[in-house]
Amino acid sequence: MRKPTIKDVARRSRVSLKTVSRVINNEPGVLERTRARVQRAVAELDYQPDQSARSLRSAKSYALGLVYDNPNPYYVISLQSGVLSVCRETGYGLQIHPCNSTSPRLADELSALVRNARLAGLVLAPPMSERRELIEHLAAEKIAFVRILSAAEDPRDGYPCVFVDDRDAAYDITEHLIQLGHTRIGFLWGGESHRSSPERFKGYEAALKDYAIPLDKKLIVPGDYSFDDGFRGARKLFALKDRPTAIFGSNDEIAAGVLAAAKAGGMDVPWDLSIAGFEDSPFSKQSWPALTTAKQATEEIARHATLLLLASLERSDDAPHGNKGFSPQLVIRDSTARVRVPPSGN
Amino acid sequence: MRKPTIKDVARRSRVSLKTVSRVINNEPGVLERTRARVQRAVAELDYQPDQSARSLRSAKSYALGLVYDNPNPYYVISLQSGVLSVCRETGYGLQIHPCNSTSPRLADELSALVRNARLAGLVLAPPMSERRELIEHLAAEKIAFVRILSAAEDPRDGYPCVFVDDRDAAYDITEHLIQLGHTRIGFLWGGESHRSSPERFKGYEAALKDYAIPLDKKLIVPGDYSFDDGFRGARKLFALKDRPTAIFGSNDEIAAGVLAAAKAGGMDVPWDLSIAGFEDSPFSKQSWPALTTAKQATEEIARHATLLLLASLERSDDAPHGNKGFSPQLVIRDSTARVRVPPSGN
DNA sequence: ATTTTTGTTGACAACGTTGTCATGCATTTG
DNA sequence: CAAATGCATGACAACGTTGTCAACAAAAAT
Repeated sequence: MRKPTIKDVARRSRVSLKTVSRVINNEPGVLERTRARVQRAVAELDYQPDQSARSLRSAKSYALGLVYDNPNPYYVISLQSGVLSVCRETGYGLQIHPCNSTSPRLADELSALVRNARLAGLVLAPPMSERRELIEHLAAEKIAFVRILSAAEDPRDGYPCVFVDDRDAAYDITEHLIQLGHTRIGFLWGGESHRSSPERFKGYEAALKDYAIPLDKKLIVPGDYSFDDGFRGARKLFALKDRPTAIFGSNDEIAAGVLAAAKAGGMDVPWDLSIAGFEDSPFSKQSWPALTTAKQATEEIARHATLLLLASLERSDDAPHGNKGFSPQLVIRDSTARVRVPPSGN
Repeated sequence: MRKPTIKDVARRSRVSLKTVSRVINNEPGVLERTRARVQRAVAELDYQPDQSARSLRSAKSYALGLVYDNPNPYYVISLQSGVLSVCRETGYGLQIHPCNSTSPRLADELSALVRNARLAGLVLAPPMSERRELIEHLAAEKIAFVRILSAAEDPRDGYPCVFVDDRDAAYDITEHLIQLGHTRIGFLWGGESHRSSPERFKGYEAALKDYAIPLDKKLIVPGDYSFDDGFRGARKLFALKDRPTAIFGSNDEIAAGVLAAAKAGGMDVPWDLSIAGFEDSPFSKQSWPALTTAKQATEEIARHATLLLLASLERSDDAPHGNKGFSPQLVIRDSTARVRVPPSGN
């Protein structure tokens, strides 16, 4: 009982190989009667076309690659499940490819991957999606891709992308804190290597400016998107003479670190300190108190990106269509509250 | 500048196609001189064999499938990275396949997946690895697989597996609580669908028995491996007349729920209540206080399982070799402490 | 009635690789 | 010295599919 081939289907439905091929590829020019007969045979034999043979012959392929370099499991899983959901619907396979975004050989690694595993295209998550020379290398090799990137607007650079307006959302978070009466708001940076990091900072900066709150450099701490940097950064801020009454961590993990530092320092959140994160990871719901944050619809974003990639695969005109922007939404939970001691000025 | 093929290599090194094939597959019976000449040509052309053609012709394949149904991103990511690390070393690709373990059509779905994407074999994570009829279906279809399962010892059922002794580790955790003076220890179950759940319960049960502590059914709450069930279960226990002084959640997520419930109820952990989890997810380090738990070396386990699968692929004798057991290790952090009010008896 | 067009189908080669078997040469054996 | 063996290599077919092009019938245009 070996695997049925197109030959078996052809024999059973009394047509040629080619006609079967036409039916399973939904090509036009087959009589409805014939099509139905073939489809019945396909169903009866439980025939499934062989991907290797298919892609060998047609030089097309039926697998996508998902390229990321992100230590955050929640983010990665959401990414995967968004891409996968589209793959399931369209019959594509998915190869995941975590990698090191700082590797100088990344461009070669990716083109080897695509050629070698015959991938139809790549979904590039940040920060790979932000490396200009990588993008151009891929484009030069005629490798199809779509980018997910952090930007306030469509870069209009001719390559397809889905962009997420982190700046806007960071503005909302900062504004939320300001409206609670906070004026000394600490900001903990994410990594240098992700463009989302400066974007979020810009949002923070802009909100302060709009509310005429002077930017105090001592309240701004560099660091990475990690719990430990959140912890350390918070400690640094706590040691200040004039402590912040609120801290905005560039992502939930940083915020979790701040939360831990606050508790270690005997503070009562949110009364002694308001804390906000970014991302809406499950962690933010499950910490105590639950974190105010910005909800990124990562799965939805990944879905859209994948759809976009597939669309660009179909049509060979290379003008990108359907680039789309997303805006994370403010989610107010229990880690932010009205400032307790209003600034002496009021 | 199209992709070089085996033909180009053959032409360049002045040998036949077949000899090149022999070289790239490391087959014996090629003169060292010839081999070197071919290898030089391969390097010069940057030739990479085409996987589609390879697997089409040889019916072998160069991709594995990872099958799981687990809502826990930390676990899944560790699993993936363990399997991937072996794939990288051996040149295999990886297709991930999250699925619904309760689907009745799962067996068909998996065999279709394997045939369709020409997978060389499957790594089955719990709970798929525990479904007897699924295992037998796959074996009957001659699909290679390896199981990761929760069991105290090698099942010796003729199919390859890596087993994790959850019972033993749960014993250790319970013992740790007992040695801190706790005698009323709540137990929150994980899901019905994972065998790890009863295994962990057995460990709890056995430790109580060994220390002659009567098992109080009111302290045992059913539920799933989720934060919400941890939260609800804890509330239920708190409502008891004779409250537990410690709670053992079947995984870290449950324990996180307990922690949240304790804080919501104004308790001070660990002084008012000791809490232990299971898994050593990053969450357990980052919560406040950090959770006492059992560290599962998931990545290492996945690595070993993959290696085992690959080994069983090489040799066709079907006696499984190298089945291996792992034992999670107790990790004591800050969420467990000596009981404050010793039982009246002492 | 004949030619052209349109629509449906099939024969055949090709994709890049590996398995089978044959070839030729050098070495050992009787 | 002839025959048998071993070793390195190559010719060729095959894997399952799709692209190209030709064949044919029916319908439409002349």
